[in-house]
Amino acid sequence: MTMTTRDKLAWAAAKLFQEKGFHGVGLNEILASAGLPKGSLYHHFPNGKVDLALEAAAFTHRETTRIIDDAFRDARDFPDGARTLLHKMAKMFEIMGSYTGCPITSILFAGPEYEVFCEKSAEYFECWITQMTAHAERLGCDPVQARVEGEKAFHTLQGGWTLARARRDSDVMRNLAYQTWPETTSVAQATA
Amino acid sequence: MTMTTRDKLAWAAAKLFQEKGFHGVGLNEILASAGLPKGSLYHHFPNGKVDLALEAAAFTHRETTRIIDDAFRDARDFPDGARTLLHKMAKMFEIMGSYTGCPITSILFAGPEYEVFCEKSAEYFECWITQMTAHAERLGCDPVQARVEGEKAFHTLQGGWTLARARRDSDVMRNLAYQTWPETTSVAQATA
DNA sequence: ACAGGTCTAGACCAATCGGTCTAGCCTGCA
DNA sequence: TGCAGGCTAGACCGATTGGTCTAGACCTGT
Repeated sequence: MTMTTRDKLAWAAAKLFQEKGFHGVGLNEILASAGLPKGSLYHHFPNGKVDLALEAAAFTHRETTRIIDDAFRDARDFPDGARTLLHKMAKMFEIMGSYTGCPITSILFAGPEYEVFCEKSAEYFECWITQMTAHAERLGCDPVQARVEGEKAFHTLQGGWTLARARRDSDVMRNLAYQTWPETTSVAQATA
Repeated sequence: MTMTTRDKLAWAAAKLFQEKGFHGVGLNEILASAGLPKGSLYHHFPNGKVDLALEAAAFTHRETTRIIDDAFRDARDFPDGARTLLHKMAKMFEIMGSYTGCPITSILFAGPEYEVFCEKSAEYFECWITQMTAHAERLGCDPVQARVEGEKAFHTLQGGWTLARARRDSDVMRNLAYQTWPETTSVAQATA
């Protein structure tokens, strides 16, 4: 565990922002959680809280893209990969704590004054959808249907995470996986 | 327009909380928006900001249940009602302004310190799902499938709203309606 | 041994936060 | 006409906010 000071700050910020949102966490709380003084923060993130939030969001975005690829890499078909993805997310939800929100929305939905946040969130979401669309195509969907499947997976993930958070129960996401993409013996269910 | 002072406060608070979240809005900003002094707030809401947020959430919850019933009342079948609902939500999203988040999550996801918020959000979500499930049953779904349809509608709504907010484009929700519940000439697509 | 840059440490600042409190307006009743 | 209570109005409070600034620890190349 040889995390750099910069990563320690981004990690602590990500964890706290996901629980309470951008405005809900003070710099002092982040600093205390990371065990670092204020001077370090403004050395690594000259623009302060905004820079820190952007780095925290980028951090969790990279992790999410990794999880998506992991879930679909060895999938039989798109529904199989989507089910795996929701299970992985349920696990992540448990590890992070049941008050945790979607990394991106929790950090980057801070209001109209923060336009750069809004742009970034749209960029990250598009990135996830594109990524899942590519997996759908690779796994046999025709291009038009693949995009629809990619978007459906995104919405299911967002909606499931939100409900899981309110109920504080990761099983919401697991059940949702089988409801949305029922297991069948057929191989062609992705485009059915 | 003979809104009571209490309703003026709840309405102004709801609008601002939806944009910036519970922690993102100060009391002074709400008061300025409502055109009222601080004394009025603490007269009508003795517990201050928390009471105000709960009332704002209850306010938008009541409105949402009304919209749901409106959408399904004259529907041919569940998919028809769900499509109508997403169109109504898209309209509402435009009226409120494209930075607006889901009323409940924006107001009530304020972190672990506010347990009462978390409980309320779970209650409201469950209420919506139950309500949509009832409509699904009424419109011909068998009970088990009806619950699945109700949950699916909820997740689609949440996910769609989130993406619409990031993109600042209400059409996301409209397109999603037809992707998730394609129009067919068949009457039995609800359980297909 | 010393110089120079990188980074840590935390005191300090004005502004804003949620919340309290008192003064007085305004209305209904006697 | 006077009084009582619901409500408005806003000054004021300590605590906390994001952000700035200086002092010095530490490391590296010469």
